[in-house]
Amino acid sequence: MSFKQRTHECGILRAADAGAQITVNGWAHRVRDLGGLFFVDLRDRSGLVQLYFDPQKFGNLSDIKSETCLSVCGIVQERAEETKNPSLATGDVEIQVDSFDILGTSKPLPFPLSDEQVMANVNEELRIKHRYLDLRRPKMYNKLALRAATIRKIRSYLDERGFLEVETPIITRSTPEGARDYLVPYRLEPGKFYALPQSPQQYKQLLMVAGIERYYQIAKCFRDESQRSDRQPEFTQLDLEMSFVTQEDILSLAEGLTLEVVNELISEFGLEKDPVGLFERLTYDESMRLYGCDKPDLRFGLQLFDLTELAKSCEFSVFQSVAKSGGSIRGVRYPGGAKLSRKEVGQLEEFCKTLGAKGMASIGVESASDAKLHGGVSRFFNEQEARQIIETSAAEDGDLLCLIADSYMSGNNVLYRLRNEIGDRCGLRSKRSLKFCWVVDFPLVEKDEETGLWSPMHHPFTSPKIEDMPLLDTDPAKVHADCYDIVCNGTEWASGSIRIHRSDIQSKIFHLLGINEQTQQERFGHILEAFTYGAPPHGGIAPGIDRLIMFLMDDDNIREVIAFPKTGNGYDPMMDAPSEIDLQQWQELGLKQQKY
RNA sequence: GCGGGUGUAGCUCAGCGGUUUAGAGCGCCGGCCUGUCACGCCGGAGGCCGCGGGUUCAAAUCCCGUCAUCCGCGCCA
Repeated sequence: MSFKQRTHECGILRAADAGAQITVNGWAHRVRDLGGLFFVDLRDRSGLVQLYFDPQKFGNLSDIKSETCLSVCGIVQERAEETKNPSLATGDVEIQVDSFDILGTSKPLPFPLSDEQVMANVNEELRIKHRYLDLRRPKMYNKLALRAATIRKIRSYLDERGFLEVETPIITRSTPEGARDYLVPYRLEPGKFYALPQSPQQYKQLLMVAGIERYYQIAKCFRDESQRSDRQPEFTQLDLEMSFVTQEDILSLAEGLTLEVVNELISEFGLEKDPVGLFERLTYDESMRLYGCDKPDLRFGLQLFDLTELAKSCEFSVFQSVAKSGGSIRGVRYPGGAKLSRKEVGQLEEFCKTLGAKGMASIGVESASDAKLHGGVSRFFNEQEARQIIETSAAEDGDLLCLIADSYMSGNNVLYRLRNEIGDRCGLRSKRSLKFCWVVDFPLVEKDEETGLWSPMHHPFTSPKIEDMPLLDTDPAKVHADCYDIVCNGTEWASGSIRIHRSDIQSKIFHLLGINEQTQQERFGHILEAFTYGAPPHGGIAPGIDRLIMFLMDDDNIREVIAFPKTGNGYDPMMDAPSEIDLQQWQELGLKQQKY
């Protein structure tokens, strides 16, 4: 089928184009039939322009409906002053149509894609099922365009610095230590399976052994785990790795990349964001102490405070017993919270209890300078203690101090969410602001409560800090790692580490993690052997591409920034995947159908 | 695996202390309309009220189960 190709894009036409004989291609965004007048807003990816059809010339135009695909020839005309539309970029002109071809007719749509107000509430599964229509919306196109620009800028930044983009396999082997693997049956030997990579971790380390020195990849990763609004079974990371570097080299590269890419995107796309500044840097221990978590939202202060010492001798028996038995009494300040009603404070305590707190004690601050407290547990504290509490918490008049008594880690888990909740309530989590920070010096391992075994905080290839190596045998919990995260606005964005590049140390860590010699050889023999051939020191980091687009577009749902996402159960309603396979496929793969 | 929300017309929703014909807006179909741009006006079609079971004279409405979807927890080296 032949058709007239466009001479112009719809969205660029202006009064200066008046008189031009042009051809445009696109979709009928809206149709307005006034009887003696017939208007169509024609849309392509550049924008909208109004078409004017003279019905006397064309007769019946009822074949043109919403989303009919058209090729239109006509003349650009400046509109009469009173008919200009200032709310449309091309509103000073319209195309007087000479001829048109219908390139594709359209059935009535499953949802009104020209009505953004309704689209904001349309059943998401339906949008995913008809994603090829959903993506016609300028809003969705813009997300894909921003995503493409992001990746383009990342490539350019890294290419300029000598990085080599290398593709690593999508079908590879299962490494059951991490998340659940997606498995692919191997046809030639029934019973054997490939797995899809959870990350290109081992490949990129082997590329360092291979002398690539600077590698990156826009890498698809696959994890068969339960979903969240910010997690999909397949997602995209900027995966990068460098040889002959220290932690500082990686930090400065990743920070420089983020600053340049994000700030350029903010200005080029006109995003309503303040420019991103240099990253704050916190150690893991500091972050836990000040914010109760390893992913602090630094858009606001309200650092946690600690009353454990004071509590040991106070009259409030709950605090005293927790403090004396090794627990912590810590709290967060709620600015202006003293005016909350008893009921509202009760709701706040309920919130804490749903997070696992046994309770939440509160103190209203009437006057910080006079050490006047009121309400809650304030009656248990004498004036000297009151002064101490106010000083420690940096309380101001009208604050509510929210206190949690629990073990340090359990308390943290409540306090950091409570702090974020208070930040929300006080309007401190500004959408304009992107606060990136480094969290560094993570512990190497943590104890798995269920199995009692040591498990890696990051992954088993992470290098312990050299100065902590002696502690590996005596007190593994105290060993810190050359491991670092980038956090943005309270969400983990990137994670990386300096890797182990010596097979003796790698083997020692595997032993610590309870992986015996035989299993090491079976699962990791390739990497242990590779390290015996002159492996260079190396390290890297992997920021999430999807999440970066979420930050930039203010989406709190990862599906919104992915072209063809899956629903919460990993189902793709558009392709109807996963699907049954036919009998021949079962047989070829040597699989037996099992009914559970 | 667990907890909570939702499921009614193509879409967004109302109805849900039980009742006779289940509504609205948008969309769709038909008619009218020469400056609209969320065009307007008139008329019309369209519903296994997610699915299965139960209680009841009577169920969209109450109960049980189930499925899908959303949010969260566990999980996510």
